[in-house]
Amino acid sequence: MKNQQPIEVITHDGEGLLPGLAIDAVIFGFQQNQLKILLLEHSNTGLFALPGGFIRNQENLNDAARRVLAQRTGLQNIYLEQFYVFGDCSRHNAETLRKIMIGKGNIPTENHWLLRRFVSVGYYALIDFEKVVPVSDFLFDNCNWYDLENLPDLILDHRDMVDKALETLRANLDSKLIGFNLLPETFTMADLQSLYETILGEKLRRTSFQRKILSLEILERLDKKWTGEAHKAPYLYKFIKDQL
Amino acid sequence: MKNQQPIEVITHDGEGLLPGLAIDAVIFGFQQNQLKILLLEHSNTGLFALPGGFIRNQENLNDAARRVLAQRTGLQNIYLEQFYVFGDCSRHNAETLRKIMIGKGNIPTENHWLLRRFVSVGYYALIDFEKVVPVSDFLFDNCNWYDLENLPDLILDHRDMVDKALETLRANLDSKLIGFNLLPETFTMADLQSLYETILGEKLRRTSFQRKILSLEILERLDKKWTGEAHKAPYLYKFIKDQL
DNA sequence: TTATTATTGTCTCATTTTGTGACAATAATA
DNA sequence: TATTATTGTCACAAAATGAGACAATAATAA
Repeated sequence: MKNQQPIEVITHDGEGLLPGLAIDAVIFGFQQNQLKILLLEHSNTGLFALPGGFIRNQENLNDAARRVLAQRTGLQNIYLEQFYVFGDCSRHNAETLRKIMIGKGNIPTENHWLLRRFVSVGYYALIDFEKVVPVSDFLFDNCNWYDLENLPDLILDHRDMVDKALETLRANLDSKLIGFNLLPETFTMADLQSLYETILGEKLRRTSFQRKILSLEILERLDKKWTGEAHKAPYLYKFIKDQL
Repeated sequence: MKNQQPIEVITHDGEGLLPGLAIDAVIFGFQQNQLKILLLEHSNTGLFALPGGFIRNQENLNDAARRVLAQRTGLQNIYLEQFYVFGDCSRHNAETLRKIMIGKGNIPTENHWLLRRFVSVGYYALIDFEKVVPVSDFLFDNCNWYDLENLPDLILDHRDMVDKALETLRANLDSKLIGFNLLPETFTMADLQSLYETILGEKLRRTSFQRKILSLEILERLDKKWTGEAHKAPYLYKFIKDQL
């Protein structure tokens, strides 16, 4: 865990923050051929939610998203992008927020600012799983990785957020070449293919995939990877960043 | 002009609206092989802006965008999509807003709600140019079409919004087959090709384009179009909507 | 009427890209 | 030293795309 920053405790009355506007982040990781996302389990409630936060009065929206991301992952300079704004009235559910606050030991007033309607800007982030130790906070909210294929029920419209984020990731995978953000510095062609297959939800042909990726000329071939397994050792590759 | 709705005059103090959150719309039309967008010229200021509005307390965000669109075009059931949220602090410029309000005959108080920072959700719309008569409002703001290639200076970050909307339109043109929304009910293959060329900013090969579009099997061929010109008459086509 | 001109719809063939399998080159194990 | 599993690359087939040819018009000019 690097650059950990203190997690704010919400005890104020919303002053210093933009009212009615929030950020929620779908943070993707990839491990053992599975997509994972970071979820927060709010203390004493059993309620699962996406990591989120609010925007400070003097803060750029995108910076606020980076701040939320850094709080939960300890990482800076992460691939992060808006994907949708969730603004239906039906996403407003004061009761859920009340439970969460009570779980943290706060008794909200009837008209507490957190219980009002929020519009939330959805961001998705792609990170190297190995670099992150999820950061839980003072109030013992648990922040952990969950298999995308096996998520618990999420509060409000957070499940819609996850689905829409994945849809956006799929649509952008080829055109923006963002998949590499989910892998370590070096990886084998098989790693990359497995990542693509998992995100796209379909099998790809090994030779075509290899030919296509290599033809993009965005990879640098490094040494071979000695796995100790009984077959030819694959090359390791590195993404050439300055191609973007 | 159909279904015209009254344009609201902003005389209230922001009550009934979500604070700090706005909508701006990049409304595209296509005429004479040129992309056009709808701009508002605020009365007595010479300031040009994208049509925009605010979200009511009990209104879905996307519905608010539809309402703004209907106000300016008189049209319902239009292709409309979010493309980005503009949330930098630097987009805040009280002086510009003050000028606009003064132009309408209002002297804003020092701390008027309209002079505060706003985060704005950008939407882009694609409409059939021929169906629209832009709606100017009570205060004589002029709403008119402008050539995308020849826009006047726009207030705040509205020029960035236009650029980003066009970028999104380009990226979605092939994958979402949305171009047809910019054409009338019936059109020739040359019309469609011209539209694609204008949006993408590059010439396309006639025969390849025709082959590709026809192979999608999303067009119904109708009668020929008798233009009175000295050459073979082209077929008219209609988009088969239920393909999407 | 007949040639001329411009544009359209379609076809053909060349070129490029992609699908599919073959195969030699390993790296460990039996 | 043979066996097994996987890798990197090649070869060929199939599909998609580029590029031009050409006949079929719809008006106009001769």
